[in-house]
Amino acid sequence: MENKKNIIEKSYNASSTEQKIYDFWENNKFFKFDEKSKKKVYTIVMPPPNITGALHMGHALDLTLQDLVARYKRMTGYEILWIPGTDHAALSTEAKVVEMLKKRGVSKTKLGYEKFMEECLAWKNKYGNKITQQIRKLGASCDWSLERFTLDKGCSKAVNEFFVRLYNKKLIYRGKRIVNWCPNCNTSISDIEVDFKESESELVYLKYFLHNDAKKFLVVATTRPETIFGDVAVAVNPSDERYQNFIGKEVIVPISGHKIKVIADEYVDKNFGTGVLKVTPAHDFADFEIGQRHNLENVNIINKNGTLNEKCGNYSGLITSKARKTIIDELESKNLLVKKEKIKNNVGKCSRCNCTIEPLISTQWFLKMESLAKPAIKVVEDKSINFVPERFSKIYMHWMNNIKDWCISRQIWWGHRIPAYYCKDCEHITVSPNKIDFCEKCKSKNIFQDNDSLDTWFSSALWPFSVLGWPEIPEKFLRCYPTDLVITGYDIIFFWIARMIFSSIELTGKIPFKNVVIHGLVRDAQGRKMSKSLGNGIDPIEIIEKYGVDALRLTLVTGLTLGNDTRFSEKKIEGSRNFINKIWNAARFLKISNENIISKIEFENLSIYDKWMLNKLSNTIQEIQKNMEKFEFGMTIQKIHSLFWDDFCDWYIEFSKIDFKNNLSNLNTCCYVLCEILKILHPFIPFVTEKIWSFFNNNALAISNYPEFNSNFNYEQDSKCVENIIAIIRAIRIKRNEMNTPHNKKINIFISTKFEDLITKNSDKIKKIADVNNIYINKKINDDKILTCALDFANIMIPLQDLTNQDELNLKLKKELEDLRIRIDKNKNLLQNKNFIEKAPTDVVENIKNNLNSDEKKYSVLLNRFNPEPKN
RNA sequence: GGGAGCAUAGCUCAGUUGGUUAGAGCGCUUGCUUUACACGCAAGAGGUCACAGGUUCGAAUCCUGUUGUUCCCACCA
Repeated sequence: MENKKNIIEKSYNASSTEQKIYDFWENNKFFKFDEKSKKKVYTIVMPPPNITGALHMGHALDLTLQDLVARYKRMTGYEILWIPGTDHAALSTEAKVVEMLKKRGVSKTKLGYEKFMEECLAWKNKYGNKITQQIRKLGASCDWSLERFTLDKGCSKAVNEFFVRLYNKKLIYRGKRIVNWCPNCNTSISDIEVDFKESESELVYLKYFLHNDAKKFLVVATTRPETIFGDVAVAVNPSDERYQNFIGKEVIVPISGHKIKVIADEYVDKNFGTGVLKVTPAHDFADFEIGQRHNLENVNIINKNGTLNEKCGNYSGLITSKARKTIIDELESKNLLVKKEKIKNNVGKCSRCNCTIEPLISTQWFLKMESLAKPAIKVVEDKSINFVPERFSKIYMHWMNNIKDWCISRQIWWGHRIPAYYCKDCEHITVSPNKIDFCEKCKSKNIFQDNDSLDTWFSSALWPFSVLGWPEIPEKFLRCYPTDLVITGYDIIFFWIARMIFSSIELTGKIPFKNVVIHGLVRDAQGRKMSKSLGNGIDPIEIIEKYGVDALRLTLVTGLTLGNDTRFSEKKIEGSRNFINKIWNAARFLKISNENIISKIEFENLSIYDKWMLNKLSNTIQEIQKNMEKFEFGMTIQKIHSLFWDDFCDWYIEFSKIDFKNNLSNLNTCCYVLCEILKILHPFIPFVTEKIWSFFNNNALAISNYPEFNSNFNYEQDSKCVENIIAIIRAIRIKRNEMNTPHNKKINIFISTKFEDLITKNSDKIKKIADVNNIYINKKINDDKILTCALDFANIMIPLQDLTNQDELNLKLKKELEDLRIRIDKNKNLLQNKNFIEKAPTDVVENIKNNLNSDEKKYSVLLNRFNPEPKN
């Protein structure tokens, strides 16, 4: 016995096993994409994680789901192309590197462009490696020989090509426009990188005196009085009767003293404040548009570091928030302030650093969206691209329909440098995919490249096809594009999914992927977002070290519904650990029962229990394959859980135990079923299933094929017999429990039934599992104190001398009878309803009839409880 | 202001096209160390499926409204 125990250790040690198994897979090229393979290809786009930090729970979920599909598809006969990679994360990485340099006492500008880029590259090598190791730890079955980076040569080539083509089509343009400026990051950012947060602001009412009429003034309400130096007009609604006389006249801006016109514009809301709006086109998006409509000048008064500039007199050099306070004081002292009131409004914050955004005029590169959006809308509308869950297509559509031009240039170094070259002699701009040293127009060599770089999402947008070699069109691209699947969180639909779609259509003429599977965020036990500031983040790597990655994966998928947020907690992972432990122990039990066990079915030797199990197995496989095809992972795991735990362990193994030792055929069938279960679990928990698999397959790793529905296992008749046996055992157990009969007290039972043969043949199982001493079938019972349990095919009677406690019994019986009565009446009514009989499907009606029948039988049996003569 | 989701057992959530007696995990109660597993086994308590209408033979499921709640988009100075 001691020796046998050593065959499989008493419990599974994940941490010592997982690394070895992954190495084995990788070394044996299990995940390698075979270009020559004749199989159908299934391509998954891996969202490249940022190199800025470590993988978090969101990545763990994301990669788990992808790997699940990859492994499932691989097992069902596809050639999988799943290319891993990392993202250079332009702004985030640059900020981290700047911070790191700062600690060393070095500044970015002092270091210079070349050296700084080297520092960034060193960062990438260090943290990028860490991340790819972590992706391996999660078990991702991607092809590492194809690993990419968004800033590598191929991606850069794609980016330049993209830029040049769209520039030539005039879809990329350079312009002086109002943009979101982050004074802290010192760069422009795009609209979706601004988060609006509600905050309490002060709305101040200022007097703008009429020029040439010192008695009259307009009152303007503003939350940003410090921008008055940039005022170029005052606007009222054209239909506002209060201000008709002012339109066209000039007013004097307080403190600044410059004169501006009163204009009329529909945009102005008569009901807000005083209905008079100061127009500052250089520092407000709405004002900018008013300015465009009225041909107003843009007066920039804020520096890029967030201070007021030289146009602001005494206030120049002050940071805007400070200037605001000071200027209110001055206005108050000069009696130019009418009143102040507190209001709640939304203030734009930089999504990366949370600093208040200063809208300001700046020369930037933009991508014109209108013509790109149209086909991108169409492909989702006509379902060429399929969102799962479907509702996210609405969100996508709404965004695409209201899209504005995308500001793509960033005033940072780490990223794809904009491939535009300015001629100092003729001012011509040459845009070229390759580095050039003379102006294409005047041939002057006096040129310089644009210092800015591109938004990090500009390269991510090309990821699905740039990793396939685009702009070249290699065989791989032709075969694998469009890809089949991308899985990601709903938080990056706009940043990434949307941009991949329009970029791909524009450049390749194809959609980038057929399916977009959207998952939610992983939250903590209380449902809060995991965040650094809250300190509630759970490191997936720590969890893996403690419980193993299989337990982590299983926890993330259990109960998952796509598109919804999930919660992660230590408690939940314990459930997964228990499940894995249970599988381990079931396998161990089979193996120590007989070392020669193999996965094999001897059809001629199958018992009804074997057939029942095989039937269940086959039905479940059929169901879960449908679930897997629809990406219903939570549902799949729930069904496998129930098959394994309830059917296989609690019933099938228990039935089998009785003659395990001398029935290898039965044991082998157990092994077969377990191995099939291992296969369907493998995509979810690849490591432990692989390990257990090896015990039954000559220590060889590699679960390779997915089981299929097997019509040979369609044993409905025999299954029904086993269901009946189970029903008898359950009934006995219930009564035993009701009477508080301890496990070691064996009882005698009497059964009256027409299935005498079945029960006789299987009495050993019933006796063993229900702790029964003797079973008397269709025998007269000479005791009037009897506990009766009525099934639709048998009445079970237990002499009360075997049990204890009588009073409770009557109460329970009464309740049981009442419940039965209610059901019987309900079903009787239903069957009398003509409409129901006519309109309901026949099988539903049949079921109701059967139920009514057996309920009525049960009812009469229970009523005659103390008159329990067998009535056959 | 516009849009979307959610509301089911004490907690976290499933419930796939409407169809028998609405499920799971955790927690709780009772009894068990019975030839894998106490990370286990057996049994049990606990739900007017948010509310009000409607469609239907039949509604947790479909429709309308109400309330509560979460999120996304817009950004009224």
